This record gives sequence, structure tokens and C-alpha cells, in this order.
Amino acid sequence: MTRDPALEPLTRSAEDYLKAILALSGEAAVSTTQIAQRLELSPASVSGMIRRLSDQGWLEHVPYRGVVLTDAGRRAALRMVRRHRLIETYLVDRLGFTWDDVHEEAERLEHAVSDQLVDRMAEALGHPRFDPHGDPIPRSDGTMDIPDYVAVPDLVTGEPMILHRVRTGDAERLRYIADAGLVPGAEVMLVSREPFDGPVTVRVGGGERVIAHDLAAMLLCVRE
Amino acid sequence: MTRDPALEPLTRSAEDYLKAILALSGEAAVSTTQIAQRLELSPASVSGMIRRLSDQGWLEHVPYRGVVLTDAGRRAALRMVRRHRLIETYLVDRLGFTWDDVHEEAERLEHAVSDQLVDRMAEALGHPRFDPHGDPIPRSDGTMDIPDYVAVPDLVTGEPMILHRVRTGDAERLRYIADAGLVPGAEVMLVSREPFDGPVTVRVGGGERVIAHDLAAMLLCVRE
DNA sequence: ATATAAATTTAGGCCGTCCGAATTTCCAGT
DNA sequence: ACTGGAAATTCGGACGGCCTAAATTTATAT
Ligand SMILES: [Mn+2]
Ligand SMILES: [Mn+2]
Ligand SMILES: [Mn+2]
Ligand SMILES: [Mn+2]
Repeated sequence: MTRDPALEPLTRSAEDYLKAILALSGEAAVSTTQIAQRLELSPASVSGMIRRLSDQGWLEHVPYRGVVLTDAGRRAALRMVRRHRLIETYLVDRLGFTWDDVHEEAERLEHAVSDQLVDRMAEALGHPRFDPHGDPIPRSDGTMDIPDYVAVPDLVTGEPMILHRVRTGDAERLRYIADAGLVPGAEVMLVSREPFDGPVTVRVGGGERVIAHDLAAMLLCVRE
Repeated sequence: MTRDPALEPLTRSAEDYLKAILALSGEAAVSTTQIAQRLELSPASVSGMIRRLSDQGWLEHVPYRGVVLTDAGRRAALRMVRRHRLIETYLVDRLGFTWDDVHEEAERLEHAVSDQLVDRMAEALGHPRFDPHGDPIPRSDGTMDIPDYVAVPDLVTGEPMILHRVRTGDAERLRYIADAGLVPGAEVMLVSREPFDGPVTVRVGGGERVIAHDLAAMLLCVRE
């Protein structure tokens, strides 16, 4: 029987670890190096933190194999994701931040806000379901809406779609694509596509844009 | 020559120490025990932190005598006070917090917000000069408006005044005086006063209130 | 002048978080 | 089955920040 994780409150660092592990969680267990790279820490540091988090029941660790979040760990991580994305949304909607400079701010504030403040922000914003990058905002119960996306390079040419989510956190890329009018909510249409992952031409805001395949693949659309 | 304090960024704890020392600074140097009591830490811990802060040039320490902030230390402390009070104001004005529950929240957020966010909040609020408790908000350059106050027990009876500042952080007291209509901006008038620091009767919001001398002394008024 | 009390500092420990270096484990290719 | 290299862990050390207990300094009272 693992100890009740609620008894050991999470530190700021631990909160970031859990969030990182959730983001890296796919089919397989998450490796030490993956976490180390994402958080820009040494693998040694990560090994140490993994021990503490596992002792406290936030994750399960199979040595040399990787970690998997426990239910408590996933809930805690989703709580941080909710905070992060709600804060980003609030900063953009209410305080004039741009979508390329909210991440850092949210990365710090997410550890400092109370549940009450998070609730108040959510309410003030009308309980938004997506953040400025189109990332879904988990509800308090951990559920969230994840639409069926089609990446721009995979669109049917000539069929109008709505850009819904931008899968990059890189500030320069974000500025570039915002300049091009490629923001969530924009109507986009695939015009043409060069073979071998070549450049992609999209119609957006009454003009045409040729963008790199890599970048286009980060732009996720939904129908209508 | 002391080292440039800007080279050693302040930790969260250090920021709270500087803020506490500024608040305790009067004529004389601030003693270790004063700081310890205010921050609810042991005097030994304070001694340790004083060494670090003094090594880094934020304050000057005369052993067994107390500390005095350097110019850099006072600027850093005022910066934190500005943050704290602006955050309190924002939470009350924009997010429905009450004046008795903003302090804790601000105490954490003050360490997490960027200068940019502080500026945005100030702008959104129209650069307020006072926080919800009537405490003056330092400007970025460290200056602030400090009106000439008269405490309620010292008022001239029958002369109408404006309640401007409430010198308590105690949540229960704050709720009590808010219930009585004694909030900054309210028109108040001293009706009578019992001798020997006895209870004080004030006229506020069309009614009369009898309050303890101690509490009345925390209510600071300005003319007109 | 001296004893006592109060304030302060020092000494020694603990915990969380990080690092580099050394070691162990795992796996793929022979 | 063996082995070299990659991945992960352990080890030793650092620092911040807190604690208690002991030692030291300063203030005060007789
Ligand atoms: Mn973070
Ligand atoms: Mn986002
Ligand atoms: Mn604080
Ligand atoms: Mn205040």
C-alpha cells in the first residue's frame, strides 16, 4: 500500500516534474533522460527526484525502465496543466499578453496561485475550454475536450477548415505564424503541397502562404 | 566596496526578509528578534539569512545591534511592497476577492510575477495609489503618496472625515470593520469617546457604532 | 563590580534540489 | 555467449533555508 500522496504536499519542482512526465506519457513508460531533457536537468537529478516522487506515491518506477504516473500523480499533473493553461488564457485575454510570451509567466504562476484564484480566473473567462494556443484546458475533474485534428499537410486540398491548435511553444515560431494570420479560429485551406515533405501552400485571411512542412505539421485544424 | 547586489538574484525567502525589514525600519536599526517574530522564524535562522543578505549587499549588519537596508535593499523591498499591494488591489477589483483574503495570495504571487505583469496590472487598474486597505502603493521609482492621517480616537468630535486606511492585516478584524461600513472612502465622524482609552462612538453610513479604542486607533482618516 | 537576564550568534543537523563523476545495468550486434 | 556503448543509478559535494541547543555578548539590577 502506497502512502497517501496528499499527505506530502508537492514542491514547486515536483509539480513541474509531474507535469513534464504527463506530457511525455504515451504508450510506454517515461525515461529518465526524456524528463531530464525536457526540464533541462541532469539525469542524476531526475533519478533523485523520481525516488522521492515514487516514495510519496505520485508515480511508479521500474529501475532502468522508466516511470508511470499513478492516478494521484496524473490528477496532480492535470491540475497543474489546468492552472498553466488558464493562466495563459487569462494573461492573453485580460492583460494584453501575446501568445508568445505567456508561457514563462505561467510556468512560475502555476505554482503560486490558490485554487480559489484559479476558479475566479476560470469564471471571469467563462470557463474556457482551450488556451491561446488551442491546447485543451482540463476541467477540475481532469477531463477535457480533445477535438479530432487534421494537421495542415494532411488536409484535403480545397476544403476550408478552421485552424484550432498550434503545437509549438517556440516564441519565434509563434510570432511568425501569428504574423501570417495563422491563429486559432482562422479559416485555412490547403492549396497545394510539394512532395517529399516539401513546402505547403495555404490560403488564409484572403492571401496565400508558403510554409515549411515541419511548421505546417504543427498546425492542427478542425472541420467547419 | 560592496558587491553589486543585482548579481545575486534574491530568493523568495530573501524577498520576504527585505520586505519585513523595510516594514520594521524606523529610527533605529532593526533587530534580529523583530524580524524573527514578524516572519515567524527562529532568531537563529534570521541570523543566518542576515549574513547572506549582508554579504550580498542588501543590508548592513552591526553584530548584536541590528540591520539597516542599503539603498539597493530598500529599492528591492519597495519593489516587493509595490507588487504585493498592486496584486491585492487587482484581486479585489478584478477577481472578486475580499479585503480579508487577499493578503495570503499576494504573499505568494509577489514572488512569481514578472515586472511586465506588474506593469500590466497597474495599467489595467489605472495606476492606483492605494491598495484595498488604503496602504500606499509605491511607484516603480519607489516614491509613494502618504497622506496626513488622523486616527479615529484623535478626531475632533463632530467633524466629518474620510476613512482612508485600515492598519490591520487580521482577517477577522477586517471582516468586522467592513460589516460596520468602516471601509476606505467611507465618511466617518467621531461622536464621543470615553476616557482612559475607553470605547469610541463613531457615526458611519447613517448609523452609530461603538468600537474598542484599540480598533479605532487602527482606522486612519483624512480631511474632506 | 558582579550576578542575572535578554538578545544574538555559532555549531551542528536535516531536507530538498541540483551537479559531476563513478558505477551498474541493459541491450544490440557479433 | 560475449562485449561495447548507451542509459540509468549511485555517490559525494554544494547550497539554501530552516531548526534546536549551546555559547557568547550586551543590558540591567543590585
Ligand atoms: Mn512551472
Ligand atoms: Mn499553452
Ligand atoms: Mn511573500
Ligand atoms: Mn494591503
